Amino acid sequence: MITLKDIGRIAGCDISTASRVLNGKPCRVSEEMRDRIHETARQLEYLPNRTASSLANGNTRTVGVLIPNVFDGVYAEYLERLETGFTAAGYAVRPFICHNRPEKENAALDSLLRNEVDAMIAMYYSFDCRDRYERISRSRQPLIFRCVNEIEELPFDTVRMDLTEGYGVLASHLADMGCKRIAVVGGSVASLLACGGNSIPLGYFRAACKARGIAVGPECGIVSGDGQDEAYEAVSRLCKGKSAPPFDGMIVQSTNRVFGVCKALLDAGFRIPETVKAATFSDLSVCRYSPIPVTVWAQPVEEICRALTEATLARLEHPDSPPRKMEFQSTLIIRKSTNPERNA
Amino acid sequence: MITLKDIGRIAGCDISTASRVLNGKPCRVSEEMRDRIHETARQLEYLPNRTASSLANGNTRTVGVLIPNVFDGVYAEYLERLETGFTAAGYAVRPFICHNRPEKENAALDSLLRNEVDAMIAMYYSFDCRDRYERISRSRQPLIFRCVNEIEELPFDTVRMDLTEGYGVLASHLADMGCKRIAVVGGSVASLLACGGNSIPLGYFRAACKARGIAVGPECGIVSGDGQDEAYEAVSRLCKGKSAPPFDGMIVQSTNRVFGVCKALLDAGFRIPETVKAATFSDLSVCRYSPIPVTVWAQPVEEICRALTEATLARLEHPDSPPRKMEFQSTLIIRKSTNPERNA
DNA sequence: GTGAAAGCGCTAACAG
DNA sequence: CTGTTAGCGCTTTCAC
Repeated sequence: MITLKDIGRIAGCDISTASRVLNGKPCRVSEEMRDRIHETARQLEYLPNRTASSLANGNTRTVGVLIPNVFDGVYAEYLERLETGFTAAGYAVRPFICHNRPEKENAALDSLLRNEVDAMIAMYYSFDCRDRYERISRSRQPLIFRCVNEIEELPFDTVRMDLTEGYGVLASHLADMGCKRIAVVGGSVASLLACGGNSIPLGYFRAACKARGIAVGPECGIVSGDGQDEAYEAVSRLCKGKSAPPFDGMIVQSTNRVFGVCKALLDAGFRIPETVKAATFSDLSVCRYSPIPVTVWAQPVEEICRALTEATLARLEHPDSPPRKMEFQSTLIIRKSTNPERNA
Repeated sequence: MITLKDIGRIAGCDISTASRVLNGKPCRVSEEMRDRIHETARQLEYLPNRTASSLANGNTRTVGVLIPNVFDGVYAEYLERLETGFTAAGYAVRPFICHNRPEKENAALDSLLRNEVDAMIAMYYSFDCRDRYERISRSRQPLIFRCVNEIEELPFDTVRMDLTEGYGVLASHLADMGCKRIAVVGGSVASLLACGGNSIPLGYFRAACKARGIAVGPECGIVSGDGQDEAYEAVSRLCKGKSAPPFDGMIVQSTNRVFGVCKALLDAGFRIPETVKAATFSDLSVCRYSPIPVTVWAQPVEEICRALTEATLARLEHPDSPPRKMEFQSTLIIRKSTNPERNA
């Protein structure tokens, strides 16, 4: 490995001079010296050791993105957009894929605490990691939240979106389209429903159903793992041997499950949208381009990313400004999977 | 930030003792000392600064993954599987999303050269970055290639897969299913075809077509950007005003385009698979669960990831062992998009 | 203009 | 058993 020492030795100057020149520091160095340094750096193919510079100057010009997975297309999209935005601002992005596992989330947060990244954007968070979040809030390091519920009292910048409201909007829409029995397919939300529990999204769901006179019971929660295969299995099991579908409206928690759900219904001999209707969250391109395009509660990914990027950069610039709270609205995009009249 | 100095001061010992204890170094330290150190570390919520340890001991326990994007589901899958494998082995994974941009690829490779990661797995590479690859080969740092063509003379561990052969296999399959005019929709491959050029995948494609008596001309290359929207546009443009499809077989370069292609055909009034058949690469779950399941040339992602992980760990352990060359076979999975008799 | 020197936080060889 | 010391490669004052 070529170090500053090498280039100093060869160019015939001190390493501090070499450092100054190569970092373009505003100081008066003779033309010849400067050229000589640049030249030998070029010849030796010198690459500064970032670990060492990070240690010396206490920053990394890297922002972390804490994300549950990239297998769900919407997170892939978030990640790529953030990448683009931060690259433009001279920051690298370092994804931390946490798979909903608290120990990984903790590890990611530790990276911030250890100054491995200058800031962290949390695209989700779990309650189990509260300690770390509080600690980060005490340490006053830049943490920016994308959140779906009110993030309680933590003094972070937050970009809030109305995902949970979507359960109400989609339920109302399905009811408007004539559905009488609506199920929720997914993980956490569905399993709370199945066991008679409550939560913010379920509150919206139940209120919407109640307003339209639709009964909601634990059987409306269809629990499945995150993936088309698991969703297919879960719904197939439910349809087995039935001549009519057990539900005529399905709210599916993620794009990662919606095609499994639809295929299970089709394979069971039911028709979408005539007999059963299905809707989901996040407007991924597959939802638009599937042979049966899917109705979605669409979060404005691009704007959210802009807000996240901007908030992060602002926080980095002004560590002591008061926390910003931003909100974003989703839109209902109606497609064929819930409306026979749509061609798309 | 709490440092070793703090814990040494409070526990009443030298920082080196604290370092030894906290790293579980095999050395004889008195029980009380050890306990005191652990205790104060716990109380102060000490987190070692990884930048500093990396600098001091010259490794990061991190492996980089150079990847074109995560928006294409197959790369998302690669990334998540590698994540899992390396986490189990005690290594962190750091994705470098390069968007097919040489400057980003160079930056990723520089991270290896600068020892920001202990090893790098290149999921693809571009010719423009040859310099860096040669330099890495000289520096003898661990770089593992996943490649689709013979990687020339560079002495790296390689995991080769037969993606290019897929163009031949899919063409033969489409011909067997009765196709007479086969198009290739995509980026590089399609545009070379469109301008009459040649390449390894095109070689396979042309040979297969020739063997079945199918004519191939520049019009068979349908160029589109990476995404369903672009693919939809490109194919729609081609179909506009036509009562019969211009092609009866489509080989689509990526899952990221195949739904756009299919929807364009459907919207133009053509039927899949009756009038036009379509096939692609990578067996993503959306291909299985789309209302019209898609025929694919399926790379064995799981095995490849296992091989990549293992090769990387082996290389890290034995930096001087001779380079390993591994090969993996894909399989043709025939589904409804090319075969009317399939239900899936 | 340029060099000497201290220091970022941690590790590891060497003493004692 | 534990402390002293010398780095890792770079940045940044402060002198000359």
